[in-house]
Amino acid sequence: MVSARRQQILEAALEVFAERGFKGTSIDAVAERAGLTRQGVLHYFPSKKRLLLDLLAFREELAREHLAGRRLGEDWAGDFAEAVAFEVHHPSLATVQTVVLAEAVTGQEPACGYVRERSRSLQEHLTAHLIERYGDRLPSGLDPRTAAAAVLALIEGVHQLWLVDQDAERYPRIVHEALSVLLGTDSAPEPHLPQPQLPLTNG
Amino acid sequence: MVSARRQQILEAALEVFAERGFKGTSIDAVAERAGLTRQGVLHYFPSKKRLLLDLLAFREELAREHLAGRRLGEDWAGDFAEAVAFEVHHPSLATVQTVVLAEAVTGQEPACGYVRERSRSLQEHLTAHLIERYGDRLPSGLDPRTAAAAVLALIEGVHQLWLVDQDAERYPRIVHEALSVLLGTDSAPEPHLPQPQLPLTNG
DNA sequence: GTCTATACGGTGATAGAC
DNA sequence: GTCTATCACCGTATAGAC
Repeated sequence: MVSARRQQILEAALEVFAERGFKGTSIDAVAERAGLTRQGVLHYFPSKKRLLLDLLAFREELAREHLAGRRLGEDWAGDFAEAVAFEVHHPSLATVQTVVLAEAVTGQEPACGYVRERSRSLQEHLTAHLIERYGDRLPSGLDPRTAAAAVLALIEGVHQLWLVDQDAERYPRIVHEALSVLLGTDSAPEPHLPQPQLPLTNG
Repeated sequence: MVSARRQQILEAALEVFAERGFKGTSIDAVAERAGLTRQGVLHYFPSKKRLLLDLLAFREELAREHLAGRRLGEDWAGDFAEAVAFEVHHPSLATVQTVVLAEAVTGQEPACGYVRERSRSLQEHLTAHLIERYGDRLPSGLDPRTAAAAVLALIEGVHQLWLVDQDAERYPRIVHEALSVLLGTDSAPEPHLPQPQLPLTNG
């Protein structure tokens, strides 16, 4: 499905889009980084717009692959923390997402449709999963729809905080702890246990 | 401090930057919307970069003015919900923030320094205030530094969610409820009042 | 001081010709 | 593929009107 050439171009595009945004990127720049000509890129991706959309799909696929071994939904806080940890080690993925989002809020194609649909879809699915798991009220007291929005907002915001933070490595843990509280799955918030079961590398 | 002319230019710049980003905006476009020439704009703001930085300061000042009547820190969740409610009714403010942030994560000036410093400063101040108020452990069980990062991430993420959401009006309430849980100041997850005390004009 | 009008040098992206 | 024409923009003048 994804030829080596295609993937090579997608990886080059990922870097260039992350560095210079969509508007700021020329197909020539992607071609140069991938080691071929503009015509070569256009052979695989008929337009810059299509290249970006395929790149976003590629990005989601990478993230999904990384979570493939987990049993999603048993430990939401852990799932999202793991996803964030993955992105922390692949800054281009988060950067391109942020860049596309910014172009979406200005109403520009092609990002606009993608971001709106993705946001709506994620909220809807997460809400449904939370209802299935907890009913109409989470252990934290939040209703599932509110919690889903808050969780996604936290994840999106974390993307941007760690991108400009010296110490990006602490964000997976932040996500894990904050989501545990938000959902109410916090097993031990009490001062009696100094050693939580999380892989805290230190404080 | 801010002449009428300056403010007029800033408001025009706010709209144009929000619509087209920093790179995509020409001084001519700002000048045209403000009703003068490029030279007129450059008379007040010696460069495009400076125009953006002053615009960001202007944006913060607007937000601060809007919260001037509150006794900040007594009710953090309410404070932030109010701030979000304000921005929901001024989409250009949130949009320009998002756009600038995206340009910052690609390492581009002038946004980069501003965003990094603002993020660091906000986290530091909020952490200090939380420690002063709650000590080294919030009622939710989170430590103040983690909570501060989570709160700011939630706020940043909410900016972007509501910008692409049909129903932006629900986000102030989401922020209020989610922050109450995150901080542990959740007094009563009451199902009885769908009408918070915020000045939501409604939709 | 607050602008307008005009113009110049420099840049970076784009498009066409060779 | 390189070279060149073109374009849009930034920033910096200058001169002058109110």
